Amino acid sequence: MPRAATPDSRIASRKLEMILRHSARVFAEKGYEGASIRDISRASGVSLSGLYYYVESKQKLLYLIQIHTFNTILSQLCRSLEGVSDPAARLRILVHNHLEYFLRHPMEMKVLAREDDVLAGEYRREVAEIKRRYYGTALEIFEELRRAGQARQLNPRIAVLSLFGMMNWIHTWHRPQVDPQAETLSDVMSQMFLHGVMNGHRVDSQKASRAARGTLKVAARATG
Amino acid sequence: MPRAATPDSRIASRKLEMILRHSARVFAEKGYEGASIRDISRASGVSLSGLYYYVESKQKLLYLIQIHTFNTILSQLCRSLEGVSDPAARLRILVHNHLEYFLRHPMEMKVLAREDDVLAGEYRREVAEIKRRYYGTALEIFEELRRAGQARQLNPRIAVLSLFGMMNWIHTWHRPQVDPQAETLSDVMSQMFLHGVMNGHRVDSQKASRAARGTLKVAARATG
DNA sequence: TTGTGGTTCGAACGAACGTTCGACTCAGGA
DNA sequence: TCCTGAGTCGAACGTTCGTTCGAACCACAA
Repeated sequence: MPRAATPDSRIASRKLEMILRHSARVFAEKGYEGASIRDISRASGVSLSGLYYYVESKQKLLYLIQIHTFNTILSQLCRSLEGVSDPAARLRILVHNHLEYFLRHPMEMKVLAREDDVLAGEYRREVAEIKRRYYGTALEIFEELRRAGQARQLNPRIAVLSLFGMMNWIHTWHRPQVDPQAETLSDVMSQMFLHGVMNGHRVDSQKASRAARGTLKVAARATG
Repeated sequence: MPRAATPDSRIASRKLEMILRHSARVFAEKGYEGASIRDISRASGVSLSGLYYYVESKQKLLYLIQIHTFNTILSQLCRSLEGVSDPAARLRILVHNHLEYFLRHPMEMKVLAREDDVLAGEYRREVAEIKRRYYGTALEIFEELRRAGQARQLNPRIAVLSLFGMMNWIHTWHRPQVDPQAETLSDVMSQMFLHGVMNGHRVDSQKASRAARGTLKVAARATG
């Protein structure tokens, strides 16, 4: 057996990575329940029983995809937020980070958005935990916005979950050939949200935009 | 055979309605592919083969649920919009109508939101068609908003689909015991959207809110 | 009483499901 | 040369899937 891909260890095997990529595509196309292990076998070119050498069950396949995707997004976000204190800029970074990953890995994101309550037991708990951390980060940024006087006195839970709704719904309609890319999309959604939650106050769009983009460039340089 | 429930005829049989209700619940709980006809049989108390007396296939079950739900929402919306000309008020009506139905029929809405690309062939085409009409209505309202100078010059497609994202994502997080009801929720989301898309202009919230609520009351009286 | 037609269901169909098992290959160390 | 163990797979396991079929049931007209 290759080293097991436990949540806190890197995915060791190149072949496992390849299997996960193909699995994500198949899950995205047919849904978790609609996809069969045989579909994944066909798509990845690995035999039916060969798959079980790398992953112990269909559920674990989904779990690995979800955990790996969330971990990547969350750690990228934390890196991009470092050193940025302006709340509006931090929000823009969150939105940009989310949509950037979203559009670069549409299959994984579709699986994340749709297969929300398929997992059971320990798998479910672990994915829920990291998702909760991601949500918590967004909630903090909203609270900062409010303390800075750039947000109305409205239910933070609703505001933040509405923002996630805007972003996560994209997988149902975005066509790369027709619709704007992550840059434009995150600009529009950030502005909609910031204007949407502000109270008469004028959000300094340009300043926040400049700050966010500057930091994103730094982050991009840092990660290659 | 009972009268077939073709798209333009009312659902004739009480028992068919009952089967559709239970089916929606089972589909919502386990997903379309994850749910078996046997699950629906157990939930509805109708024998396995008994179900096929009323509905010719599992796909048609999903189709009937989706068509019926969309038809209801869309016709309710058209009725509520009659006689209201203020764009902001019309938008509030759309949001309120959507969320009101959403929270009153959480199972059906979850099925609508999740099982978007399961259907095939003619079923798929018909559901896509009515969905397109619903989307078109929202798009028109947004264009009215813009002509009235209450919306910035931004991509209407993105704006409207973001609004649907906010609304449709609710099924993943709303807990009736904890979260606000349709009234509050639609107020918050309407305001977020209106402030989000407006351009410096101040949306006359009170006026629009009053207008929308007044019309909704009239519509409520009309439908009982 | 004998049909008749709408309604119901137990039992089965073949296909597909997730998973397992044992055999095979093959590079590398003894 | 033989042995070992990671990697691979064909063939099968038992179960569940969507769907069908024919027999029953029942209220009512003839």
